[in-house]
Amino acid sequence: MLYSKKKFALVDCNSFYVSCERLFNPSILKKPVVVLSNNDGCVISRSAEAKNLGIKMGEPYFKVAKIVKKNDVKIFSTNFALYGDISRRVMKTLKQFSPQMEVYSIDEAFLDLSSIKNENLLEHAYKIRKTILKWTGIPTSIGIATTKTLSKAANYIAKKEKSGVIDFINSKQVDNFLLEIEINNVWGVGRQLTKFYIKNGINTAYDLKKIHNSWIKKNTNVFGSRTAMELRGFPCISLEPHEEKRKNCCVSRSFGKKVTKLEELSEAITAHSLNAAEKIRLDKQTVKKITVFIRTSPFVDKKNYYANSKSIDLAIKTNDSIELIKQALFILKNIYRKGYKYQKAGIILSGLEDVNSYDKNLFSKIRNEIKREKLMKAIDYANARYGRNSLSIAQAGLKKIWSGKKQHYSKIDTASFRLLPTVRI
DNA sequence: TCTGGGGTCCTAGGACCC
DNA sequence: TCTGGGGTCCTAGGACCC
Repeated sequence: MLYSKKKFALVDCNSFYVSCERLFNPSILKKPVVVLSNNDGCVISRSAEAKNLGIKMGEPYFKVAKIVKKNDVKIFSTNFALYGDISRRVMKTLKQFSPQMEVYSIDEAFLDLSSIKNENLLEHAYKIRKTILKWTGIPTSIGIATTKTLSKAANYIAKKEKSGVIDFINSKQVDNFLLEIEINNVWGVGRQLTKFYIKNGINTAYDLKKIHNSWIKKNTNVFGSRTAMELRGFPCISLEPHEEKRKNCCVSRSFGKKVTKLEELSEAITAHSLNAAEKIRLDKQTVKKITVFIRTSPFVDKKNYYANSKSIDLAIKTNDSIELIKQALFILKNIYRKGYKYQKAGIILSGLEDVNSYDKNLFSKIRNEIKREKLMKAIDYANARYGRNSLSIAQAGLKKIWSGKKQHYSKIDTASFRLLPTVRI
C-alpha cells in the first residue's frame, strides 16, 4: 500500500460569531442575525435566516443596509474577546474525542478518527455534535473523509443537511456530492485559480478530481496538484497537531473617519505597537524587523490613492513596547505625506523568535534593561487584570478620534463579573 | 457617507559565493 | 578586464485561508 488509510473529521461551528451572540441573547434565536467586521465595515458572519435573505459573506454593510432595515435583521459589532473564549471551550470539548487534533481556525478543527471503525464513524460524529451543543451551546457540522480536502468538502455538504453530518468514507455517492460543489468552494481554490479553472471548463470539485494529473502539474503549482490529489483520495496534507508560535504579528485598523494629521496617525501607530508588543510578550517572543504601513482608501478617490510601507531591521531583538514605538514612529514620519486622507494604518512585526534565543549584543541601546522588563511585566499584568488598554502610554492618545465604529457592540465579556447578564425572578 | 483583520506558504528574482 | 555555470540564501509580492 502506498499510504496508510487515514480518517479525518472536520468539525466546523455553524455561523460561529452569530452563534456566540445568540448564547447570551435567546431573543435572536430564530431571527436573521449578522456580525460586522471591525469598524462595522463588512458582514463577516450570518445566521441561516440572514443567508436566505441574500446577504453575502464579506459584503460591505452599507450595501445591505436596506435588506437589514426591511427585514429587521439584528446587527452586532465584533466581540473577539467573546468569540475567542467560546472557541477555547469548543476546542477543549472536542479534544476529548480525539487527542490527535488540529485547531485550524477560531471555529474549526480537524480530528484524526483513524482509530474508529468505519461502521461507527457516523454514530461517533453525532455524539461529537451533541456533546458540543450540550456543553457549549454551539451548533456544528461535521464532514468525514480520507483526506483533509475531502473532509472539507463533506463538511460543505453537511452544512446543508439537517443531520449536520456527512461521511464520505461509507458513502457511495461521493462523486454526486462533488458535482454539487462549485469549484470556488473547494478548499485551496481561491479567486485566481477559480478564474483559471472555469476558463478551462473545470466548474465543480468533481471536474477537478477527474482532470488529468499531468495537466494540473503543468498548469498550476504544488498547491493546485495537492488539492486535486486530495480530492482523488490521496492524502497530501497531514494533520498538524502542534500549536506553533506565530512567525509574524500584525496589528492594523481602519479609522472611524479619515485621518490627515501626522499626530493622529502617530497615536494610532503607537496604540497598535503597544498591542503588538503585548501579543509577542505573551508568547515569549522577540522581534527582529518592524514594518509600518499607511494607506488611503482604495475605493474612493482613486486618483489620490497613496499607500506606503517601510521596514527597519533592529540591531537588537526586543519586545519592549517603548523601543518598538520609537522605531515605528520613526518609520511613520518617513512615509507620511501631507495632504492625503488616510483610511488605515498598521504595524507588522516579523522574524519573531523565542525569548530564549534572545542575544544581547554590543549595540544594545536600551539602558536600564532590567527595569524596563519589569515595567513591561507590570503593564501586561495590569491589562490582563483590568482589561485591555487599562494601562497605556500617553502617546497613544486619550481621545482616539481615529478609532473605529462599534455601534452594535453586545457588551458581553465572559471574563468580567461587571458585565454578567442579570436575571430577574 | 459607509468597503475587516490576521495569518501562512510559495515563487521568482536578486545578491552573493565559488 | 573579461569570461561561465551552478549553488545558496534572502526578500517582496502574490495567492490562499478563515
